[in-house]
Amino acid sequence: MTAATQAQRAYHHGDLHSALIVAAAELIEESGSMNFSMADAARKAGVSTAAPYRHFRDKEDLLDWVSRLAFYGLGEGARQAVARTPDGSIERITALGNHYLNYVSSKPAFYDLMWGDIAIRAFNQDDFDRNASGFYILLDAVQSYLDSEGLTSEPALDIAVQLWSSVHGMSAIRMSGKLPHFHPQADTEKMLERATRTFMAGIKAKYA
Amino acid sequence: MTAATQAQRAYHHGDLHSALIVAAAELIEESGSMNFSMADAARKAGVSTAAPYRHFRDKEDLLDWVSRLAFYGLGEGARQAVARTPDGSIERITALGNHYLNYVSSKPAFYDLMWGDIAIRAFNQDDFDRNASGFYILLDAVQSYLDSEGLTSEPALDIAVQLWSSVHGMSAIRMSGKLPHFHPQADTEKMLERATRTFMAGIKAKYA
DNA sequence: CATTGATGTTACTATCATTAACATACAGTA
DNA sequence: TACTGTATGTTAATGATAGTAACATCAATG
Repeated sequence: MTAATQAQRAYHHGDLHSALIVAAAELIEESGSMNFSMADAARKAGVSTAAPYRHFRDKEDLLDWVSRLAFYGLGEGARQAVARTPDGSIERITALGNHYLNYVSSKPAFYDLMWGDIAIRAFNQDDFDRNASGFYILLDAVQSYLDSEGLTSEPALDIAVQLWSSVHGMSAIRMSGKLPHFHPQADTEKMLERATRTFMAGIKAKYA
Repeated sequence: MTAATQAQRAYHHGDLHSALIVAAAELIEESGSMNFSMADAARKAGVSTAAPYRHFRDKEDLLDWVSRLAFYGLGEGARQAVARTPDGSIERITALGNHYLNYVSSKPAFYDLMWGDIAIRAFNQDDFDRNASGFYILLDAVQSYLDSEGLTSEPALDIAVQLWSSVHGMSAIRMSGKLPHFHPQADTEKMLERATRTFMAGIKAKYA
C-alpha cells in the first residue's frame, strides 16, 4: 500500500479502510467471527451500514483483511522471539513454538479467521506478504540449528513444515477445549517443547 | 438415544431430526459452513422453515449435531485402520495418522465445524461420546507400540497427544492451501509419516 | 470556478433467524 | 370407538443483515 493510496482514502472519514479492519478485529475478538456483522463494524466505525462497501467488495473481503492483520501480529511476535534467543540454538525453535501457542490461545477468535472456512477459500491471492506468517523465520531458525549441529544434509524445509505442524496442532487442540477431556493434567507448553526436542533427537539419532 | 425416542420422532415427517442433520451436512459439504442457512436445510428436507426449531434449539445446535456426525465418521475410519494393521506396530500409528490426514482433506467443510469457532464454544457438553473422536484408538495403538518396544516407562498419554498434534497440524496446514506457497513440492503424507518415525526414534534414542 | 472521481448517505430488496399462534396427527385411555 | 394431550408441523410476523442503487458531497485538478 503506497502513501498515495493512503492519501486517497483520507477524503471524508480519514481512513475508513483501516478503521473498519480494526473495528472488525475488535468485534471478532469479543464475539467470534460467527457473530460478526458488517453492520456492526460500520456502526463501530461511526458510518452508515452501506459505507463499508466502498472499501470492501463484501463481508468476506473485510474478514480477509482482518486475517492478514492477525498473521501480521503472529509474525511480529516471532521476530521478537528470535531477537531474544541465540542463533543456531534449539531454544530459538522452542521459543518460536511457544510464541505461536500463546498467540493463538490469546486470540482464539482470530484462529477461526486464519485457519477456518473463509481462510481456506480466500487464500490464493498473490498479494500475500510471505514474511507475515512467520514461516520463513522458523525456517531460518531450523537451518541455523541444523548448521550449528552439523546436520547440513537434512532438509530444513521439510523439518520446518513438520515442526510447524506439531506447533499448529498443539495450538488448535489446546484451543478447542477438548484436551482436558482426554488428558486432564495436560500442559501443552511442556508437551510441545518436549515434542520438539524429541523430534530433533530423532534426527540426530540417524547419525549416532 | 433410545428406541423409544426414535419412535417418538416418526410422527409426521418420519425422522426430521436425522433428516435435517444429513441435509445440513450435505449443504455444508457443498458450500461451506459459512454459507449454511437453517432455511436451506429445511427446504432440502422438504419442510417449512420453522419446522427445524421443533428439533433444534437454534442454528448452532444443529451445526453441533453435524459436527458430531463428522467426528463419528473420523472414528469409524480409525477403527478400520486399526483392523488392517498389526497390534503394537508403528504401521498402525502411521496408518491412523494417514487416515486422519485424508479424512480431513476429503471433507474440508467439516473441518471448520469440528475445529472452528462453533466447536470451540459448544464443546463442553457431557454427552460427548469419547470414543467418537478416535483419540482413544490412537492412545491404545501408542501404548501397544511402547509395550512391544519395551518402552514401558514412557507416558503414552503425552505421546498420543504429541502425535495427535502433529497429525492435526499437518492436516490443517495441508487443507489451508498455504503450503505450496512455502514448499511447492511438499508431500504431506510422506512428511507426516517421516515425522512420526523421527519422533519415535527420538524416544528410543534416550535409551541408546 | 467547473469538472470529476472517490467516499458517504438514504432508501430499498431479498433473505435469514427466531418466535407466536394456530393446526393436526398419533398414542394412550375411557 | 370417541376423548384428550402432546409432539410435530404450518403460516404469519418481527427484527436484523448483506448487498445494491440513486443521490449527495468533498477535495484535487484544470
